[in-house]
Amino acid sequence: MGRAPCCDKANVKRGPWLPEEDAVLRSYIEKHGTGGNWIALPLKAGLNRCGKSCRLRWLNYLRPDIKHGGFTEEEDNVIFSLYSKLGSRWSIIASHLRGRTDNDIKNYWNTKLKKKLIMSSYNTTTTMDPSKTPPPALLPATAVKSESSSHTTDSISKLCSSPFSSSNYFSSLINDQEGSMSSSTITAYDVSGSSSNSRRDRNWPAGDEDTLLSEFDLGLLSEMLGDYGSEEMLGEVPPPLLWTASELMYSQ
DNA sequence: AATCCCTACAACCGCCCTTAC
DNA sequence: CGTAAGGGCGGTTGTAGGGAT
Repeated sequence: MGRAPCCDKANVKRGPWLPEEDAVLRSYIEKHGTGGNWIALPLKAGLNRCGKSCRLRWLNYLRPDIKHGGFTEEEDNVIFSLYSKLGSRWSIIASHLRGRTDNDIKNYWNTKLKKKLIMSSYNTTTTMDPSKTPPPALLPATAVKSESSSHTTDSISKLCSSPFSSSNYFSSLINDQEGSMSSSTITAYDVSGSSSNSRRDRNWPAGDEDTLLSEFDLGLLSEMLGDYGSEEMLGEVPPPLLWTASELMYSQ
C-alpha cells in the first residue's frame, strides 16, 4: 500500500514563492513557531502551499540565520574534507558550517566545487600546457583519456568495488576502455554536464553519470587530501558512515 | 536581434526513518 | 507489534539570466 500524499497536490500552489507568501510564512512562524506540524501549518497560516514546501522554504531561505553564497576558502576546505569522509551526506556537512543549509551546500558542490576539484587535479597532475590543452572538464562529453592520467585502473577498480559503488557503470566503462586502450590508466571524465540540460543532451543513462562522478570525485579527493585514497584507507572506511541501509543488509 | 547553450539555484519528488497511536 | 502520518534527506528538475554564436 502506498503512502497517502501529504497534501492535495492538485489544489496547492507550486513553483516560486512570492514575497507576500514569504512574509505570511515568516510572520506566522515568528509569532507561533512551527507548532511541530508542518502539514497543518499552511492551513493555520492561511497559505495555499504544501506543508513540505513551507518547511523547505523556511529552512532553506527564510530562517534568520541563513547565509547565501559567498563561500569562503575555509568553507570549501571543510566541504571537501567532509565529502571525502562522508560522501553526499549534505545535512551532516551542513551541520559543520554555521548558517549553511544542506541544499545550499549541495548546489554549491554540484555547480562549483566539483569543477574546482577537477581543475585542481588537472593542474597538479598534468605536464601539458593548460593554455594549449583544454582541461579534461572541457573536453567532449564522452569519457576521455589523456597522457596526464593520474589514476590507475587498479585504484579505480578499487573504488568500484568499494562501498561507494551502487552501479556497475563505472566498471563496465573501465572494461570498455581497457579493451581499446594501450595504456592501463584512466584520467578525468567530463563534469561540465552537471546541469539537467546537458545531462539530457548527452543521453547518459539516468542516474549512472552521477554515480560515476561521485566515485570519481572521491578518487580525486583521495589524492588531493593525501591519506584517504590509499588502498589501506579505502579498506578501513567504517561502513556505517558510507553504506546505505540496503547495502549493509546485502553485505551480510 | 534572435537563438542557443550553460550556469546557478530554488523548488519539488520520492523514499526512508521516526514516532505516535 | 503493526500501521499510518509527519519529518528529514538526497536526488532531480525547472527555469531565469547571462554569455556566446
